[in-house]
Amino acid sequence: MLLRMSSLFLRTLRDDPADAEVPSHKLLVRAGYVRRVAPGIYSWLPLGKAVLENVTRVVREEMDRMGGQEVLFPALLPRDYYERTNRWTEYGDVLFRLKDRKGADYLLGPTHEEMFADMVKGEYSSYKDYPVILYQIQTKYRDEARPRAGILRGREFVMKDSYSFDLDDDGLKRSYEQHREAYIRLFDRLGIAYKICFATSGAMGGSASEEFLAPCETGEDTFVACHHCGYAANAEAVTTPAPPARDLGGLPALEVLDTPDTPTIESLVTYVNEHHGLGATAADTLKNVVVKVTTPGSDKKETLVIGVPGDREVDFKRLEAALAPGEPEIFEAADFAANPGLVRGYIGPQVLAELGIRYLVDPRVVTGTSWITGANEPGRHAAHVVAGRDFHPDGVIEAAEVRAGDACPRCGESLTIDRGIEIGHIFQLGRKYADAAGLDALGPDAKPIRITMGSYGVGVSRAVAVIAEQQHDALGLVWPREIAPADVHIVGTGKENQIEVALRLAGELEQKGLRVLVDDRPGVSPGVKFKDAELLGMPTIVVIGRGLSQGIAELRNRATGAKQEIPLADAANLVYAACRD
RNA sequence: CGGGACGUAGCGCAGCUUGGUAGCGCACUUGACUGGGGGUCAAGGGGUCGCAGGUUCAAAUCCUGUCGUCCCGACCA
Repeated sequence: MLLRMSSLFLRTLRDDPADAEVPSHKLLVRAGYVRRVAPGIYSWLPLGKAVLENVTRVVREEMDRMGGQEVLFPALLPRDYYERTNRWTEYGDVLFRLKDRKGADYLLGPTHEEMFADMVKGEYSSYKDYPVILYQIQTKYRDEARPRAGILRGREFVMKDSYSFDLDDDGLKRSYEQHREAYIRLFDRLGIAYKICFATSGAMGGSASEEFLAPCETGEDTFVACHHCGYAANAEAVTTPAPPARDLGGLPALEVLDTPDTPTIESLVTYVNEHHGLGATAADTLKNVVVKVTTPGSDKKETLVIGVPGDREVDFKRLEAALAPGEPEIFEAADFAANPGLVRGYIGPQVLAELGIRYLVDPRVVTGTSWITGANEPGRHAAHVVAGRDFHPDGVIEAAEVRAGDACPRCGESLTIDRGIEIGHIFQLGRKYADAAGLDALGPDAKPIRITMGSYGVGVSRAVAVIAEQQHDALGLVWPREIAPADVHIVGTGKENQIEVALRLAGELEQKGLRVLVDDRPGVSPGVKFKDAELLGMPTIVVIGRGLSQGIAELRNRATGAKQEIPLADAANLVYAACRD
C-alpha cells in the first residue's frame, strides 16, 4: 500500500479546534483523521478510516480465533423487538426513535441483545446445536444527554458486541472465560494499557461482570486497584471489608446532648468537642441520608435511610448501583414535611424501626460500634449510640464514597484510585433475554432447556480515541504499528531530486509488503513536512533530505524520537528491518 | 434538566462597551525568493456577522424572541 501526500485527501490544522477539550479529540481533528458533523457524530477521513479499520480487523481476528461467528444486524430496527423486553420504554430518551411513512415506530439500535436471542431462536432448536457464539461489528446509536470528548463518547459509534448461548451455567462460565482471554489478546495487540475491573452489571441485569478500563486522566469511570494483590474494581463495585463485630458489654449508655445549630457533620464535631469534651472526629459520627427509591414497574416510592460514617459522603453512583434496579432520588424539603418523624439534620437510626423505615448501613457499621448521631429532635444529638443495642440495621449497603488508601477487600493493603475509560465489558447475562424470547433447546430427554446468555462488548471507535489518548506527545499522535495508517512515513524534503528518491524508496518498501505514506508534496518546506509527520504519528519516519548527496537517509522512531543515519543504498532493507522489530 | 460560556470566511479569533466602508492569523490561488523545523515578500479569491422580529436615517454592534454549540453538574457504554 502506498499513499502519496500530494494527492491524499488530507488537510492538517495548525490550531486546536475550539470545541475540543481532550487530547484525542484535538489531535484526531488537527491531524485530519475525523471531522465533526453534529454533536457526538463524526466523519472519518481516509487516514482515520484506515485506523478504524485496523482496529476493527484486530477485533475481528481475535473474535474469529476464539470461535465466534460474525453476523450483521440492521441498525434500523422495528419497535416490537424492544417492546418484548420492555426496553422501548426503559431506554427512555437515549433511544433514537423514528417513524416510517406508515407511521410505524422504528429505532436506531443502541444494542442488539433482542436481535441475537431472536436469531438463535429462529435457527436452533436442539441441545446438539449449542454452545454457539455470535458477534457483530455494527454502528450503534444512543442519544446521549451530553455527548462529549469527541470520539470517546459519541451518539453514533462502532461497537463489537458478541453473545454466547449455552445450555448451562458451566458452559456460560467457559464462554465468559474465552471472551476474557480473547479480550486480553485483543487489547494487548491494540497497544492499549488497561485494567480488568470487577463491575456491576447495571441495567442489563445478570451476575458476574468485568470491565476493561483504560487508565486515562480524561476517563469517566473511577476504579480502584491494589498494587499488592492485583485486585481492581470499578468504584461502583468495590466492596468494603467489615471489621469484626465487638462485644456489647461495658459500653457507656446512650446519652442525648444539646447541640444547637449543628445540622452538618462539621458543625456537630466542633460543637461536641467544645461543649461536651468528646474529642470526636467526623469518623466517629454516623451520617444518615434519606432517599426515596422507585422500583421499576411500580410507582410506589419507598423511603429509605442510609447510614455512613460521617467523614464520608454518599456516592450517588455507588448508591444507584447498590439499589439497582431500584432508582434512588434525593429526599427533598416537601418529603421531610410529609414525614415529621424525620428531623432534617438530626436524624438518628434509633427511631427508624418504629417509623417502619428501612435502614441500611455502611459495612463499617458493625455490631458493637458506637456513634454520635442525631437524636431525632431539632438541635439535639445522641452519643454512645451502639449498633446492635440502640439500633438494628436492616442490612448493609455499599454507598459510601471510596477513597485512595481504603483497605483492599481481598488483602487489606491500601487501594489506589484512578480514572479510566471503559473499552470492554464482559458479563454473564443469564436468562433475561432468553426468557423474553422464549429461547429453549430441546434436551436429550425431549424436555426444553432454557438457554443462558453472555454479553460482551468492545468499543471499537472508542478504542481509536483511547489509543490516541494514551499514546501521544506534545508533537502529535504516536500510533502502535498494527493500528497506524502506514508503517512508515517517508519525507522527501523537496529540493533537487529528493522527492524522486523518496518515491523510489517508497516503491521498494511497498514491494516488501510495508504500508507506506510518502510526503511528495512539491514546494512545501521541510519544517512543515516534519511537523505533519509528527502530528500524523506513523511509527517510523524516514527523511530523504540534505544527506542525499552523501548517500545518507535518516531513520526516525516516532515514539522514542531516536534518529539514525543510514546508507541510502541499503535503506530499503534497513527500514524494513526497523519496521519489523 | 440545572449552572456557565459562545455563535463574525474552511479553521482559530478580534470588532460590539460608545451604531456609520466587516477585519486579523492559518488555510487557499498566482508569482518571486527560500529550502532541516509550521520561512519571506508581493498580488488575490472567499462573509446574506446563527435565525426572526423590533428601535433607528443607518444595526455584527442596541432591545426582544428563538435556534444551535461547547464546558461543568445530573444522567449514561
